[in-house]
Amino acid sequence: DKWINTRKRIGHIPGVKVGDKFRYRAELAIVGLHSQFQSGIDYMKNDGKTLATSVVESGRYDNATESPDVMTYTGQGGNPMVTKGKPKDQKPERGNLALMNSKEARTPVRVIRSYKFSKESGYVYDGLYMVDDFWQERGDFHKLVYKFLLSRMSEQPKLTLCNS
Amino acid sequence: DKWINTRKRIGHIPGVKVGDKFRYRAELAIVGLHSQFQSGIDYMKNDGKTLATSVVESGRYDNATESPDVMTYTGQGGNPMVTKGKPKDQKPERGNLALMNSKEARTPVRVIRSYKFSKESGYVYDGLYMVDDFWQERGDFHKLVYKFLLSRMSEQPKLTLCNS
DNA sequence: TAGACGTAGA
DNA sequence: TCTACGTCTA
Repeated sequence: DKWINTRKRIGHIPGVKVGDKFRYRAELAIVGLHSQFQSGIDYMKNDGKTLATSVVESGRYDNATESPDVMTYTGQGGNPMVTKGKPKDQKPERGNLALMNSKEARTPVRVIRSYKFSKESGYVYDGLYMVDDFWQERGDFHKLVYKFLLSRMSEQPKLTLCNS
Repeated sequence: DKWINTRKRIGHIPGVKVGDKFRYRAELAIVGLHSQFQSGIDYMKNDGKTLATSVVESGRYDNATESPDVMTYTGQGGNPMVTKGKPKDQKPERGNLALMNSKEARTPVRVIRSYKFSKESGYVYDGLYMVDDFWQERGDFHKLVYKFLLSRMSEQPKLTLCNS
């Protein structure tokens, strides 16, 4: 029935290294990096609560990246550019709630970034990040959006352009 | 660059028989039956004009099927259930224009139908149809929509449920 | 059933 | 840049 038989998990995926590249979101799901086809935040249940497992940063939102190891990730919901309908305040549910729980539980979150270089585009596994903080802001549509401060865990290879 | 290297064409696709089944829209594109991922009407340029090559009937619109060999296909555009935005009148452009040209030129159009049987679902190649007529109606949103009358060409195998 | 940072072609 | 009868998970 379900074509993805990988169990969700926190942390690295066995066999997937930082810097591994993928062409399609579907491939991320197949290898178990991120099992949501469109949603940017994936999560799992753990002792009744949810915990975020991974986020995809595709550049469609204004996720500031102050330094290479810190990024501000925008929560989900209420954006009429993504879902049909009117702008709404984001709520502490689904992916947003899961990221909050990940901060509380101090569990790492996989970050996958979309990339584009010349005519090649796809997604790169950027490694594990911790949720250090979150807050609410007024977004482009004057509605409340969540912002999550993610910091890259140390001891991980840096991602840079290099010759294949 | 383009991952589909099949050239568009009018009529049957070599190697694809009436009744052949496919799971995903992407597969229709790969074999050359219908190279649009989401759009229901595919077309090609021919001597400056466009001609429809194929349509997909997925049941999301109210395409009446009076008899097994006749169907009324709804044009594209202006439907807020499909595209974000407000309801609009459909215009004689893109797929709609191509179907009009196909009537004028008397060229056949491939019809692919979505099907669902028990837990199995996908798309079936239903064969070639001619565009016999078209007109405008007021649709669900009180906007003008095009309707195309398609009739199945004779000498094609009937599609019925059977044991595999 | 609704929500979601998709994709490719015009 | 925009449209489009997708497709998945919750």
